[in-house]
Amino acid sequence: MKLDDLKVSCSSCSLSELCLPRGLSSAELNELDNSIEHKYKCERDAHLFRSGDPLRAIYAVRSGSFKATVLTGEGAEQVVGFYLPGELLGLDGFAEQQHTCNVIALESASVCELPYPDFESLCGQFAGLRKQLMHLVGREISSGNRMLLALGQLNAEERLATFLMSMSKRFAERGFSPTEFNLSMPRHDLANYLGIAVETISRLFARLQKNGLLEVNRRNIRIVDAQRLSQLAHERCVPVTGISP
Amino acid sequence: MKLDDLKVSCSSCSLSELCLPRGLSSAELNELDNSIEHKYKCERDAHLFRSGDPLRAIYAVRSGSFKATVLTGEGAEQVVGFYLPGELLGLDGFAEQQHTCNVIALESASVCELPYPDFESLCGQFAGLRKQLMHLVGREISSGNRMLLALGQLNAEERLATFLMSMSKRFAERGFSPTEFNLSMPRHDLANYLGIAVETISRLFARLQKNGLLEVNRRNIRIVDAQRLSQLAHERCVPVTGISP
DNA sequence: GATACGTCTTGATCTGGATCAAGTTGGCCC
DNA sequence: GGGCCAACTTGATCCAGATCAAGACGTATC
Repeated sequence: MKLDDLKVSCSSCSLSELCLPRGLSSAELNELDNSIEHKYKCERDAHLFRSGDPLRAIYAVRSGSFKATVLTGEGAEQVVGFYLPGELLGLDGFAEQQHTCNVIALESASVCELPYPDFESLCGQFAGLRKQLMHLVGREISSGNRMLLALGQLNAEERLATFLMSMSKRFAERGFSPTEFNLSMPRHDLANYLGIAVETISRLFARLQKNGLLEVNRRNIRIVDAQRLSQLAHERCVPVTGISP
Repeated sequence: MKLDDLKVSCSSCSLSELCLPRGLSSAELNELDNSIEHKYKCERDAHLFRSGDPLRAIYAVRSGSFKATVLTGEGAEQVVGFYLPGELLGLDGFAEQQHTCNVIALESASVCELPYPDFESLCGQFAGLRKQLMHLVGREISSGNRMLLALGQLNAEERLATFLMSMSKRFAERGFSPTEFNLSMPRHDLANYLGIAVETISRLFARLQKNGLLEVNRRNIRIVDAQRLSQLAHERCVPVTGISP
């Protein structure tokens, strides 16, 4: 992870409608801009922070993508979320002022950094910021619950369909095609996240392709029959947005 | 659910060190007390709120216990958390100003109600309250992640051991015995929460008892060998606190 | 104290997906 | 181009825990 002393600006950021600045007045936005001083760049596999690190700042993904993981006592890894541009990282650290998960770049990525003390004082001053924070925090909690639902109630195929529909929606929100996209994570991380073996993921992709729901080429996914895919995912009630730190 | 017009007071509440009032100045505490107007009582199986209900208030468990559930499109239920006195309910509603899970009393229970508008304005005024809120929110997120870890990485026996150690800790924090307690949820809910069949739960209890780790009599649990139980649970890194709405 | 119903336990069988074991494929370096 | 390695796929086998099927226990009702 290396420091880029680039000045970043929320006011002119294309992600502002997804991120912390949403709904802020221009006065609030200016203050926020003053506090966000740096942009960090992470290479693939670099840690943004680790479980146990003190909570120094919260981060917003600016480009690229990240995974969040938790480790068992034996060192086995569980992926607990994937993060796309505009999503917030570090909220887990609010509990004890230190992080409880590891956040790792899946590809070259960059984040905006908002030092925690600044963040705390801005929250005291601006109701709009508090509101948007609460919105994002609530999403984090709700999305964790949807993931528990998926792991507890859905079979392997339904989980994968749910995941793909959720990615589709998130890409669409960011202005990308909802029907064709590249996954930034290897099968290994995807399988781990969904609680499924890598081999099973591979077989499921093959089956969904054979049945005409998808076209899969390595990490490139094209959704051919969104209708049937969303049926598989039990849409309308169980969209896993995949947020979660 | 019926309304008791009982005046409640955080200042004199024995749970204040676990709950929202923790760390507040006496001025802050007074303001908080002014806003918490009612105590709701819930009978067993009554809903405190349902998924889709507007976020009217947040709640603190005062007595008894609750489960939080999420439903699939088909109406299958997933239990996503159990709540004991001093724990906060309703945080999931921050995302869209409406609840995303159902909260149901497991036994006769009561909650303190803090209307959301009051809550929002108090957060603007008092840094101490914001801090404690963030603490509780962070716990919710972290505990959700620990649950994902348990579901993804642990086998049935390890999950049950993890759950029991976590309950033991939570009872201890509330001044009850960490080695003997009564579970307030039926096997059905416990099994669902842990992603295990009821029959398997029953067999696991029998096995843990045979091996001298536990004594189990229906919902009464006595931990006989906490050492070995915590080994099973891979303690030190994976304590599921079980919070989560 | 008999009847009944919900909750829990125990036993027998079955299966979705894990695991084990080879292959492919693609990208990268020299 | 060829060699190498990581990422992925495909096939064969296995097993933890689900499911199916009775029973046992507890509590409530009359």
